[in-house]
Amino acid sequence: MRSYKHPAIEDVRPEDFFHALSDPVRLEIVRHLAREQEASCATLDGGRPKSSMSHHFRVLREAGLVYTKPAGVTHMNSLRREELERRFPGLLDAVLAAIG
Amino acid sequence: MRSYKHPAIEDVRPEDFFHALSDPVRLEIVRHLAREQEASCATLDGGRPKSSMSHHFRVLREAGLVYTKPAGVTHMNSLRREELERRFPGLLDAVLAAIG
DNA sequence: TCGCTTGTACGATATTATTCGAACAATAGC
DNA sequence: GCTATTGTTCGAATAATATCGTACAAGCGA
Repeated sequence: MRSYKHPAIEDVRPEDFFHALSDPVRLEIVRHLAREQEASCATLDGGRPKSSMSHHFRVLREAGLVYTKPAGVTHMNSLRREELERRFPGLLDAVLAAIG
Repeated sequence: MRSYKHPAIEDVRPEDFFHALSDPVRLEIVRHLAREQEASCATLDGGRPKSSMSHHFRVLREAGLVYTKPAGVTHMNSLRREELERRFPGLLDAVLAAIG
């Protein structure tokens, strides 16, 4: 599994950010990560196949929302809170409040 | 032209809101409406065909972002600022700041 | 009423997303 | 090295969106 290509936060376009949030499955992931700080991919599937989850995590990564780092055999995911706050001040907090 | 079906603000789902913001053309519209208070559809086409613009305005309307009222032969559009503030506190402001 | 303007509705096409199975890669532990 | 675990990647099918031409509806003014 190895390392991922996370975009530089400055390169994240607003439309990509919003697109990442336009799917209920991904909102669920973001909601979970907001509470739990970090989580592996497997703990977040709602019975969905691995390949589907992998897809959603990729979208979130490429939109700059989620940082994924290898941790042994699993992958730990977390929100890029500080960086997003720099890039879009107040936005992530408002999003998290909106999605509960 | 006549009246439109705007959703009740309580019925607007976050994913619909974000999906509406996931397109560059619609972001342009929102940006413009943030500055100008209100505008007709025609003043916002960037040379794009009317039917394309109509589609985008519809998406924005159905996501609860834009209110459209007939004004003679044209349609005046405006952001549903107060209502959105009630529904998603702080979100629209953060979005407008993010998209410049 | 006729003509002009603004935007919607419909329909077709093209592009993009989502979903998921199956095969593969990387790591940990034995 | 072998095996089990965790995700990724690929490919294909399906679904959802975007784009735009054409036809239509509604209001305004002469």
